[in-house]
Amino acid sequence: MTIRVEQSFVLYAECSVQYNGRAKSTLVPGNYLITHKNDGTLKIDGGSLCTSLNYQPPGAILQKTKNLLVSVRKEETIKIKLKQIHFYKELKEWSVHKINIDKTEAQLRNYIANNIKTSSGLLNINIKEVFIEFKTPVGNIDILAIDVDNVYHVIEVKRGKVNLAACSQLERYTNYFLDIMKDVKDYIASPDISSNASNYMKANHQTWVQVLHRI
Amino acid sequence: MTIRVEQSFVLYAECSVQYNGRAKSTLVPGNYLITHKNDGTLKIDGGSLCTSLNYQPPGAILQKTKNLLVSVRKEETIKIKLKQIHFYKELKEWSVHKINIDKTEAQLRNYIANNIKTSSGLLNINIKEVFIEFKTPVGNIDILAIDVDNVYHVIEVKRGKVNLAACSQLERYTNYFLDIMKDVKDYIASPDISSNASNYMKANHQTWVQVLHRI
DNA sequence: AGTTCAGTGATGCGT
DNA sequence: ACGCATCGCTGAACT
Repeated sequence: MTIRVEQSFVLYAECSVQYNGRAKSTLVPGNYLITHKNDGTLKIDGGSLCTSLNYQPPGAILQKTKNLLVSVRKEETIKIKLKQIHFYKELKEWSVHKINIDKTEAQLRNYIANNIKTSSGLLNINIKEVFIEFKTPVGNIDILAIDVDNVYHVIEVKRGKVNLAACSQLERYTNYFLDIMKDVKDYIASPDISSNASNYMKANHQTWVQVLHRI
Repeated sequence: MTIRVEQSFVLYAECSVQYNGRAKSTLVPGNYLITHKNDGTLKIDGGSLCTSLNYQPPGAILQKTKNLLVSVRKEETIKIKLKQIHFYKELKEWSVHKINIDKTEAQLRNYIANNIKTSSGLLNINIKEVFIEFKTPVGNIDILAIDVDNVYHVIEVKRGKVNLAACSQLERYTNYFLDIMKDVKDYIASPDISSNASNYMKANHQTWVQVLHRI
């Protein structure tokens, strides 16, 4: 007899878990915390680390058969074999509010873009046009500033420490403009940068500009 | 009076949350699930979505003062103002087993590297030397295979679908070898590729090779 | 549906 | 401790 489980709950139980889908995993028997939300989300947590051992995102369907919990979503399946239930609690009127986040990359990017034409701006160059999230076939450019001499200033913004991947991302954008015969100068604006990335930028004539999140 | 809280527990409560650290966030009052692990991990979950609204990784210190829970780790602080506790349950003997994952990138990479010298291998070229995780100043190369004519075959392996970032990563490696005057051919091996990435690879003389995870 | 990118990414492994 | 790359990343925004 199989029952569809829709309600939200937490369950602390001795169990073992098998997952199969994009990857494949097994979890040896033990005591784990199982959380289910009524959007289909399922999480299995061990007693350490922040991330769940197994999980199923929203949209999964949970069914119970005897001592077996099975969650299915597209090609991915989680099977939980329950050995002993330590406790079960249904969660009613669980709030679905979102959090409000500050100090995002978008905020930093907008701040830079809004001040770039001023003399105290990032470039201190006579800019005639500014684009945010400028679309190209090789990705969207955070800030594109065109100066009075038609030089294209390509600016990649990062909220944290810059790594090699960010430098390559910037290079992909500048190569695109070079291919279509534009004069380009390329920048990364961030609070910090790794030493490898710093070396790479110098060797490739990229400019790093330090910017801090305003309070 | 402030008490250090070390035990693992789940707590369902009406509360509000403030976070301050690398970023900054607020969560309006509501019913949320609070999970604490004895390694310091703290998670605050809303009634939808897989990822927790707020969290603190292992190493955080949790303290309770009246109706206030405060978790601190380095420069990051979470403050939970408790309005009403719906239930509290301590979790004893919580297992800390790890899961065993299959179909990882490392497995795929090793499989390719081990078979690359055979006639049925990825390249079907006379290879004399194979390096795994070959170190360069611009990152580690998944597989470097050198053939009898001293051509450097640079292979980037991805477990899932290839995107533009992977192409740029590969480009960074090949440019490094070009700079030190080597003959280079560059490949990405993966089960799938995005259309944008496919176009990019063709335009930049990179070769995509489809490989599937063995069962 | 497909693709890209941010993220308090987290986590693990190397130096 | 820092740097780097992977992840079943998740989630969001846009095409």
